[in-house]
Amino acid sequence: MSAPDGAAGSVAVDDQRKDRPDGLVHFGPLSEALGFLLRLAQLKSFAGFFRSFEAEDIRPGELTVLMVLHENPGIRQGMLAKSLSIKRAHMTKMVRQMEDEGLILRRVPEDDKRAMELWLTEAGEARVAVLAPILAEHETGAAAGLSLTETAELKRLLRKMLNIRNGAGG
Amino acid sequence: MSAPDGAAGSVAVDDQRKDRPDGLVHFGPLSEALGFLLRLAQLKSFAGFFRSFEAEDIRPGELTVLMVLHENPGIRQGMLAKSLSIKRAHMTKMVRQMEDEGLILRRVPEDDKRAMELWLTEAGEARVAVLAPILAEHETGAAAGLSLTETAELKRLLRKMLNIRNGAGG
DNA sequence: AAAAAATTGTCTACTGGGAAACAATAATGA
DNA sequence: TCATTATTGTTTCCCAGTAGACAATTTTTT
Repeated sequence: MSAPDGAAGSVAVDDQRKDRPDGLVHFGPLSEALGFLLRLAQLKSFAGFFRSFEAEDIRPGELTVLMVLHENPGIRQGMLAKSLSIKRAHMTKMVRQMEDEGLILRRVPEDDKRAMELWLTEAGEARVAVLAPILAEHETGAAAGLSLTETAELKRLLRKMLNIRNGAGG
Repeated sequence: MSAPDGAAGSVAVDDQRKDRPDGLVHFGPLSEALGFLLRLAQLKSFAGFFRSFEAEDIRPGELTVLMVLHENPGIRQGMLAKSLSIKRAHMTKMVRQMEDEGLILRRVPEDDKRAMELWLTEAGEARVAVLAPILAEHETGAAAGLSLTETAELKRLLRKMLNIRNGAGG
């Protein structure tokens, strides 16, 4: 457990390099680190996302905003940001661009002139109508490397961890 | 299941706003979307990371590089990048900065003059010796909202999904 | 041997996203 | 009422991370 000196280190190293013939990397304690695993899993999952939505030119963030607005019309911009863990500064950019694209409508509520209520336009709803089935199809399958049961369990644990109810009607 | 028209939508909307008294947002189908759940979980997990490592001024990416170099001395820069799903261009910046900080050593191997082998310096090993116990301590607990058993199961599923062996020696 | 193709790290742009300061408004307290 | 404090969205500036082109090498093919 002492800090290795150069000589002893290099010996062990050579042995280990022989054990690493091709692409095999030892993660050590990282393989127990939840954040590390979540980050890699997210990247892998996003790769699958882009595969499924290849034809639609959409990003994960935009899809989530569209879906949440569909489910919560008139939601305040700040609450939308908070619920998606997107910073308000960034949310401003996103929703403004989507407003320019004609997907959402922003309105200052009368009871609070600081705030901004968000609504889907008809074009936005139409976009959701196109995207939602693709998402549903994308999510029916199992995650790569897992069985369907395991995938469901994984999602359940993540929801519990995030305190999210399963609102996907059967 | 048909696309909602404007009028019917706005009625439902008003009802729904009453049902959303404070901070409660309906995620709908998103609550079944693995990528969405993974992203939120990762953000939550990283928040915990920064809490645990508050005193150490380190980022998740730097920690992973240090740990992987500790476990795989002499690994090629490109393989390190690939194993961590970090793009080579970005990995160049990271390792160069860490080289400047005296944490790692980069060397062109004789059998391939394009490549770059990475090693921890003694300072780098010392840094690992400080960080590893903090990481271990950080990972002993359960994820917020989950039991210890559930946390273990979550990690197991993520590792399986990522095809990673558990290399954390008990 | 020579040529073509693939790999490796690096560079230069560019984008997504965050921190911090700000103005406008609302809520709170004296 | 008036002053103070908190909230909401926005702006500006910055940094992590990516895409794509590139030079240097290695590997493969002819």
